[in-house]
Amino acid sequence: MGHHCCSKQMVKRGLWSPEEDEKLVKYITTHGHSCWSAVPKHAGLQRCGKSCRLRWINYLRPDLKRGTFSDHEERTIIDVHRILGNRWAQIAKHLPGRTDNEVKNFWNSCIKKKLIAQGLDPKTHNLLPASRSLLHGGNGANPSSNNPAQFHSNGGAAVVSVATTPFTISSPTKAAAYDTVTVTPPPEMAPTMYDVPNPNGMLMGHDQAAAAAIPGYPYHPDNSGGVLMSFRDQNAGLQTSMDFVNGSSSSSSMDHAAGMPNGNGFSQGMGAAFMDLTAGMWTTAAVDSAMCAGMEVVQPLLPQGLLQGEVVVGRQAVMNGGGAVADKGMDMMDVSSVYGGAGATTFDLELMESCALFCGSGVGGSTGNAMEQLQWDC
DNA sequence: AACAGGGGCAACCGCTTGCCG
DNA sequence: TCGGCAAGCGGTTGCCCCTGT
Repeated sequence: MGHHCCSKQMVKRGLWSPEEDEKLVKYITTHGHSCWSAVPKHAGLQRCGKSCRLRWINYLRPDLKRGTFSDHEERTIIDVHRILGNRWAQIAKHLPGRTDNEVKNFWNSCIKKKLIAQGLDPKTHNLLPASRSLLHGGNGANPSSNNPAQFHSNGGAAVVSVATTPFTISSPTKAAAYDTVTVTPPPEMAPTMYDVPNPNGMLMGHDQAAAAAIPGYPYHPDNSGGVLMSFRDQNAGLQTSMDFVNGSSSSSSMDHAAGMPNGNGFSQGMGAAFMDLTAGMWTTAAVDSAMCAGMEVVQPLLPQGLLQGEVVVGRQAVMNGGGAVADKGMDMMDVSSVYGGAGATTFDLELMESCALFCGSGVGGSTGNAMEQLQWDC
């Protein structure tokens, strides 16, 4: 059955011959492809326009990289897939020279198997039931010890790491309603640990004096006791800090992502959403759910005293302060591996912005499903 | 050397989306 | 507003090649 665009034509199917490739390349480079349905006719090919388009996009385009995927590309795919799911075209946009088809094939033939071998569900990036039972088989006192959930993509090999990531954004791709766990923060989660220098490139601060003492920390003089959060993009050598009290951000890679409504990259709406969200996360104060519609924050206490916050965008607007993370089938994005550090990927701030923008829209009274919007906007 | 099985990848199929008259 | 068309996109198929027996 041919395509509707060429159903009346006798078209060839199957693999392309070098002669056909040559004809197509010659025509496209000379005339372009303003109308694919007209291309085969003008190029002298017995193919349908759709087939020509596919051949050009997936194989003949001069800007294609081809060849095996690098470790860096693999990490990028895993990171972005964790957020977007099987949206291959979107993922491919983060990999210059790669096509969605190529990414999809690489995922299905390689990455998926690696994740499964590591005990992770390739769809959700969560632990597979078998691994989960192993993980939770003990007393569960130390959530990060030998825990595959702390997997950081690193050259395609699983790294069971000590949790150095202070901040994780989680996105339940197609999660149904899930429970939330509200636990009173333990006394040890005092402001003394609010300043978290992260060797992986991310820093969150609360106490400005301590934050200012950290070399290179983007101390904000107006950040009076508020939460200041810094992203370092070591690939681009850029840095962005966000002052959640003032709902602003400063400098760097935020600015050169397209479509941002203000010069600082983050919109005011987003800043407000994050401000309250983060304030709730750090202070465990009650937060008006309408401010962060569909967002949930949980924060496990990491062994070395770091505080890991998880922003979970889900159906219900619940702010949780403290306690262990309950695995409810959520996808998790390790921001540190995204925004900097040895495992940094090209997955840039644009993704987070687009996610965060929605959070801002929630502030404005959006009634849409937060998670859906998060995903779709990405 | 021959064969079977599996993996990888190019191409196809069909649904969705966007544009235009 | 609606319908037609083209392009975009993700899932699936099928061929080719490699490897193990």
